[in-house]
Amino acid sequence: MAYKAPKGTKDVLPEESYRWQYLESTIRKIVRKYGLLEARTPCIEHTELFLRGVGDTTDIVQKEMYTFTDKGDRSITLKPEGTAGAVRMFVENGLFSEAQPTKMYYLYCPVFRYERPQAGRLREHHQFGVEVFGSNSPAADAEVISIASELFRTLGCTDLTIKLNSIGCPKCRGRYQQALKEYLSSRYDELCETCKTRFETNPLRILDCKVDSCKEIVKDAPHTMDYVCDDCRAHMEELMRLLDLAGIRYEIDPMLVRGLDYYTKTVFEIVSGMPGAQGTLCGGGRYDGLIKELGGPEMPAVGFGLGMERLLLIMDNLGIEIKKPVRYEVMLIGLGKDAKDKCFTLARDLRARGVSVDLDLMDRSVKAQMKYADKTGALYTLVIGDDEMSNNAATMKSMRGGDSMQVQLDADSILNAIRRE
RNA sequence: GUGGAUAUAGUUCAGUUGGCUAGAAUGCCAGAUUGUGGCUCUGGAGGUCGUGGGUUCAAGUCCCACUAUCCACCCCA
Repeated sequence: MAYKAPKGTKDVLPEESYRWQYLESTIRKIVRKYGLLEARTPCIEHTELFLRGVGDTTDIVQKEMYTFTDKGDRSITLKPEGTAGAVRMFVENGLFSEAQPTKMYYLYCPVFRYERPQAGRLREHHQFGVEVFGSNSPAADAEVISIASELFRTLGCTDLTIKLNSIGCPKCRGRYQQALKEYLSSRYDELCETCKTRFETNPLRILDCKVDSCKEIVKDAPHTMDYVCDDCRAHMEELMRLLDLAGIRYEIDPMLVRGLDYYTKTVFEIVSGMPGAQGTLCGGGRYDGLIKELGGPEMPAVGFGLGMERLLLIMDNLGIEIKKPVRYEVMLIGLGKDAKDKCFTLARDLRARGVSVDLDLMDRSVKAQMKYADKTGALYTLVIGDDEMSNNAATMKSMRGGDSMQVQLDADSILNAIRRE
């Protein structure tokens, strides 16, 4: 055991990669229906992008980023979330002058945060994310939430809750913060230390403090929804109406705020109540100021990020089975040099026809090869020896209890036998 | 950053108040009449007991330190 994967990272082993592939193909089928196109951005970005984009008072930026100086003396950071890079790409490539809205997704996007690992939390994890740029309409919010909702429904994930809130826009948030601070100021001394800091830097975050005493204080705090401006309220109400129309169930959570600074108006989370896993599977919302903040035009946006490892974990806990694909349709077993050569060319011809074929690479006995075929899940085995060579025919045996079949020793005959089943 | 638990074959784990060449199950390899998987039986390979100190006639077992992993908090996906 010379080397270990770095703390908080995880290998996807060959035997389990099909689970990821299932997830990825399911996602691709869904986003295609919404017309989203895939975007891929670098793992590294200039540190400044995240300071501006994510917000320099956030925990992510303050203590969780993998930041280093490269050989050219640039400060570089491994991306701690997907949105900032997507917005940078959008602005840098002038996509804002294309037909709007711009709808895109990313899949298996690596995200790095320096945290203490635990169940459902890694230092490198992967996200599926959706971004819709350019639309102010609550319909965009509804579409984005629909995508996440459809994914969970398709995968069979039950017992998930969509939590929804509005945290207002820059115009009305100040008014709410004022009200919140007034409410909190009388009990300021009872707040935990971090919340005392938050009181100055980001009072909204006090709402989702997990310390019991703070929870108690915050219980009767004013709700954002009671202070947002008419525009924000109308946006929220329309979004709720559209979700109702789409038959998507959600809960309004007045305490829901998010850890990234860029959110405006709509915020949402999709959470699981399952123990032994981190609750939040998916988090997102609207970030109308971010494109401008990062040097683009004034343009609204809405999106979400979804943790793929957590999703797989939840599916595991729910006992959702993902079918393992067939690895080999047929294993060819040859006895003697001529027969082995025949297997070799047959394999070539069968593969040319799209069949997955296995051959012995270990110089093992027929019996051992049969065992191996069984273990690797081959559908059929075909043993070729002297008799078969002279008859130009062999018996193809089903490894799954089906009938054995006589075939000619040519690719088409074998192919027909396999596909007929 | 804080707290708790654990560390013995590839894997999951036993290992008694310290006492002989460290075990099981599973997996892997090979055999059980010469060319046929699954079940059964037999045999084999595989461990410097996380690392480094200490106590002792004797340490997998007791003590200390370090490291790693897991879990929880914080935070987040």
